[in-house]
Amino acid sequence: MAGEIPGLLGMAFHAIMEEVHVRLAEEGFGDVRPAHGFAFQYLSVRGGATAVELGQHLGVTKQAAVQLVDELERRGYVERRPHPADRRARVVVLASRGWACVGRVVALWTEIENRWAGLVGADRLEVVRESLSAYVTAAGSPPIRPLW
Amino acid sequence: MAGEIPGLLGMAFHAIMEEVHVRLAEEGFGDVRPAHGFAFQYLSVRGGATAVELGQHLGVTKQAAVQLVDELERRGYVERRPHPADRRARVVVLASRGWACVGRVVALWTEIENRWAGLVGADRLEVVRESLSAYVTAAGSPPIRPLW
DNA sequence: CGATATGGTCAATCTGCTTGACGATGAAGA
DNA sequence: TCTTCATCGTCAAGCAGATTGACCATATCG
Repeated sequence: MAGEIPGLLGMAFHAIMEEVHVRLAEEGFGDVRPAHGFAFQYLSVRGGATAVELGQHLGVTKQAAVQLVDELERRGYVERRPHPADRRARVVVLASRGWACVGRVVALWTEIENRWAGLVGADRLEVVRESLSAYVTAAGSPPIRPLW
Repeated sequence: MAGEIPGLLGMAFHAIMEEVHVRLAEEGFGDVRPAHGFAFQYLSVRGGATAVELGQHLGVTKQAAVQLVDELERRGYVERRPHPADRRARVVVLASRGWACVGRVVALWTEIENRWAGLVGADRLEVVRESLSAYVTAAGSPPIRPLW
C-alpha cells in the first residue's frame, strides 16, 4: 500500500526502543530516559561537551541542558571537569557508568539487528541498511531533537 | 557496521516526521502535535472512540485523553457526540478538519515514499517495506505509546 | 583598555501529564 | 427488583521538564 512505509518505520523504531528500554532496566539502567540517550551518543562521539553545546545538539535551552546534566551527574553517568581553556565553562564527560550504558545499548542494537537478519536474511537487511542510509543522507539528517 | 540500523531507523523516521510537520504547518495545520497524529490514526480507523479508549491506546490516563480531546475539539479537528447506548459516555469522532489533516498526512507519506523509491529503486524499497513489516509483526508491535 | 559576546546560575512560569476523589450511569447477581 | 460493584467523565491538586528573563564572571575582539 502506498504511503505505508513511514508508519512501519515508526512502529519498528518504537518496538526496538521499547525493547532496549526494558532490557536496560533489567540490567540496572532503569533510570535513563530517551533524551539521555542522545546526550550519551553525543558525548561518546565528541569526547566531551559544555552544557551549552549539549543543549544546542538536543534542541533545548542551556538551562534545560544543565538540569539534564545535573541529573546524570547525580546518577553517576557523567562527570564535570574544569574546562582547560575557559574558566567560565565546565566540560561534561561520560563517567564509567555512562560508558557502560552506551556499551550495552550498542550490544543490544547489534543483537536486535542480528535477530532481524535471521528473520529476513542478511542480504535483504543489508538493502534496508543501504536504503535507510541513502535516505538519511539525502534528507540531510536534521539536528536530532529528542522528540522520539 | 554492526548495530548501525537502529540509529539509521531513528534518523530516517525523525527526518520524515520533521518534513511532515513542516509541510503540514505550511498548509494551515500548524497546531497539531505528534500525539494528535496517533489519535487521528486511531479515530480514522475505528470511526470513533470514547476518551477512555483513546487514553488506553495512547498510553495515558483518561484525564490526559480528555484534555487532548478538548484541545482538538476547540481547534475543530474532532467532534463529540452522545454515545448511542451509554449515557455516561461521549463518542469522539473526526470532524471535517480532522479528516482533511489525515488526508494530507497520507498524501505526504506517499510523496516521501515515492521520492525515496526514486533514490534507491522501487524494488529495493519494496525489500525495505517487507523487512520492516516482518520485524513489526514478529515484535508484536507493542501498543503505540506516543513517545516518538 | 573598553565594548560586546558567551558559559553558567537563579528565579518565575508554562504545559502536559499524573494521582486522587467524586457523581452519574451501567451491569451483574441474590 | 434491589444491591453491589465497575466504568465514563469531571474537578482539583501537584509534579516534571521545559521555557523566558535577568544576572555575574570570564572571553574575545576592535
